[in-house]
Amino acid sequence: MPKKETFYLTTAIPYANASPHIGHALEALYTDVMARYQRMLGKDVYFLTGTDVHGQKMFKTAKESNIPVEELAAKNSAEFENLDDRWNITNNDFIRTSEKRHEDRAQEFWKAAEKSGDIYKKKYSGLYCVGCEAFKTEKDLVDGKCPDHHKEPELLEEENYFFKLSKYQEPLEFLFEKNKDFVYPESRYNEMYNVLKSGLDDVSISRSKDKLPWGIPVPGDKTQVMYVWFDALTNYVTALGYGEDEKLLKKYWPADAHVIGKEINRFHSLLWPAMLMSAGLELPKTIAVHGWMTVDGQKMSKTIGNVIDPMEIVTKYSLEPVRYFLMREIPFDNDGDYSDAKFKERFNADLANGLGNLTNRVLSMVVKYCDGKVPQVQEKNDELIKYLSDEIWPAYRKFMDAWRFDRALETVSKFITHCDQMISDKKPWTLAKEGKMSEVSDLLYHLCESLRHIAIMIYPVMPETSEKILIQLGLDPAKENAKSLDKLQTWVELTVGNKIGELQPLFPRLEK
RNA sequence: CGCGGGAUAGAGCAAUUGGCAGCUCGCCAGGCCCAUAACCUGGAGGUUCUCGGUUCAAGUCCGAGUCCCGCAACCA
Repeated sequence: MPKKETFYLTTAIPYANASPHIGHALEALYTDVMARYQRMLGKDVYFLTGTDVHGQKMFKTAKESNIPVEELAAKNSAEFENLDDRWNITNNDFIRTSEKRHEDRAQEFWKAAEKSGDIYKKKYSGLYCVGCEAFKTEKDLVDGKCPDHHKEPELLEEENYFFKLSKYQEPLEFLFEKNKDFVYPESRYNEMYNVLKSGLDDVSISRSKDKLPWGIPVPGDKTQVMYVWFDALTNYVTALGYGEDEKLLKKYWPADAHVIGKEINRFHSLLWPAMLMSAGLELPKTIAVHGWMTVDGQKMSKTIGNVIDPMEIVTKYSLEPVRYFLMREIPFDNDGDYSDAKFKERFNADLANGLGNLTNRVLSMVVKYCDGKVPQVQEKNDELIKYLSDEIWPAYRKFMDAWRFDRALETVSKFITHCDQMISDKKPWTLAKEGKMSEVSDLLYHLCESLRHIAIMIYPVMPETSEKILIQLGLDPAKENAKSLDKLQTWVELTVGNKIGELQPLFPRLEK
């Protein structure tokens, strides 16, 4: 038996400075949908997520709330883990950067880069704002003062370690020229390629420990800790055992996709590959950059007070419709908007009137006209089969492969409409009155089989709804899920005579 | 003149190499009675941001301008 193809994908590790908001859930969700889809394709998927807990802001927040920073890190990370559970995210591992396994291995990574001659010490002088506890550039200042603290920063000199990013200018250019898919979508690729072409400077990758005691110690230098990005990025390999027990690393690395938000594209598309080259590791295949969510057309912010709590929203509307809405409405390669009105509109149109109603409509007729059993088929409807196999499935898979889950779901809606049209067209209730029962059976068989296809297609986004539909069709979801997509998408998989499960509306309409 | 994306029906989006401007929601009118007042059919609604150019033909190509937005080392 050939070895299963692997697929390793990650989310960014969110900075656990505060509670998760819906943006974090969105990223986990995009990644989860891809993970589930890849599993359906029969691949051996490994899905990593976690939290980034080091750095100035965490340290400051802990100090302000008067709790040990380790405790804050653990507490906030637990919230992110709860979020993943609640949202039915199928990650295989959850890494926190303050775990020993990560700290040890991140230090190994540092040593590897050092061994390549890419780390050197340099005096750095800059304008330091005591209020921010950070260096500022001239551009950050307003009238020579820090805009947040209205104080003039002081000129401070500090000796830090630097990473020779500039050394990788050419290899990175080569990478971008050779691999146009390295950053997806294209607009983000172009953005980064332009930054790259304008020339890369070496970057500071450590901070003095006096200023920041909360971080991973630089190997061999007790006075310095690693800069958060150098620390955080390595999580993608430390979680696989880099530098210690590399069984998973050998199996799954390089990553097939790092799923990230647009704001951290530079780190992933430029710094990270350079770091990997330095450490002698292979490069990830794709950096998949998603957009942001706005709420009622506005950027989410605490000041405006429109931040959506991902735990609250799934309590209010239940999980699967929320997963559906986000995947249908927020295109991966762009920003998308959330509003209660839009949610209800989508819910009623696509889920209640579309999917839910069709399921109920078909199965009620099976109960009414066919004794509640999947009927015998006399004559196959080649037109429908052709439509499904030549148009719907190829479109669906093309969109899923390209992270365009919105378009994939649109394709499903199109097929649902097609089924509704078929019912209106053939009028099974009239056929039944005329006693043409074999025609009724043929039609209902095809509709049941169509429902099965729909259930398969929605699985990555709405796994529980998918199972409910399969159960109502009298199928065993566990058995179905064990099959590969190539098998599942072929026609005529239903067992004739299968007793259909108990009918229950999937998505009762929402009021206004 | 830092780099890049965009402006299309009330809203959100589509339009392979230029070739009758489409889809979803909403709205209006019919139909149907299997279904969750659901579903199906038809209709109204557009100076495709502005001005100029190329062409038999421009949403699409070229030039100028207006307005939004993204990126520019730590907001998913």
